[in-house]
Amino acid sequence: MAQYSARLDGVFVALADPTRRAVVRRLGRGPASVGDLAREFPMALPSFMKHVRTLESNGLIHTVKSGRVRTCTLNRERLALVDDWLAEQRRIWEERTDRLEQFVTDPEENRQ
Amino acid sequence: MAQYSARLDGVFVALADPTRRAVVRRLGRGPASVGDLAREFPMALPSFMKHVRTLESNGLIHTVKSGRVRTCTLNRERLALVDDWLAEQRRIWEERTDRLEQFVTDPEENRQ
DNA sequence: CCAATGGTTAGCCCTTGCGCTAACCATTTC
DNA sequence: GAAATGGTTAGCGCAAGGGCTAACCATTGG
Repeated sequence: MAQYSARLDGVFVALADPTRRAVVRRLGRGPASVGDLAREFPMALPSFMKHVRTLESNGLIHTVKSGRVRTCTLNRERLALVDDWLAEQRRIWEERTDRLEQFVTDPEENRQ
Repeated sequence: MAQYSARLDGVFVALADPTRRAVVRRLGRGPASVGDLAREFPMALPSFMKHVRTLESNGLIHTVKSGRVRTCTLNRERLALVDDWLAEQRRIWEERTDRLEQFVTDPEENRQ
């Protein structure tokens, strides 16, 4: 559970940057090398690498180096944590809606 | 579109902090005053207020002050932007899966 | 009308985040 | 084996983020 929220936190932090979201988006189409990815962004390579590292350390992507090129792959499972969070959120407010409906239907049971 | 991504960015930034996510969660059960909300978190009120302001300026919540108490309400629509983003992400990689399947089924059409 | 309550403003501290350059490997390629 | 290519390391600058205290309204309750 502490595990869960630490991970969730990492995921949200990682996604809070537009560059990183764009990378995730791009990797949705399939794996790519750091260089190929970097070319699409207006920043120096070391700066871009930091984003890659952030994504990796938060589990959103996975990278492997073979020879001199590092290839990045999306990790869809991690992204699913966001789905889960949203689902829970929805669950919470649906419960609330239910209570409200109950109240309208049968106010006696809700006194006090 | 620029509007969209600016908003999306704000939403993710707002959700990148555990305190703020907890507030969103809490407000899912219904509106609450700043004071009531703050009581649940181990920080001074002014610090907490900043989070409230961040949530508000990014459109995730809506607040109204009546008398001396400010009441916060969740804005579910804004949260739906995350849903949309995830949906698009899914769309992208399903397209990819389709292409891969196509390739396996009928490699001739995919040469070069 | 005085005190308590609920927020707000101002300003400070410290850490983190994101960008940069310069220099440096380590593989390929010719 | 020298040059080009693809990443990596180190270190710096600056702005923003998240926390704090102190002091200050403004409403409300006795």
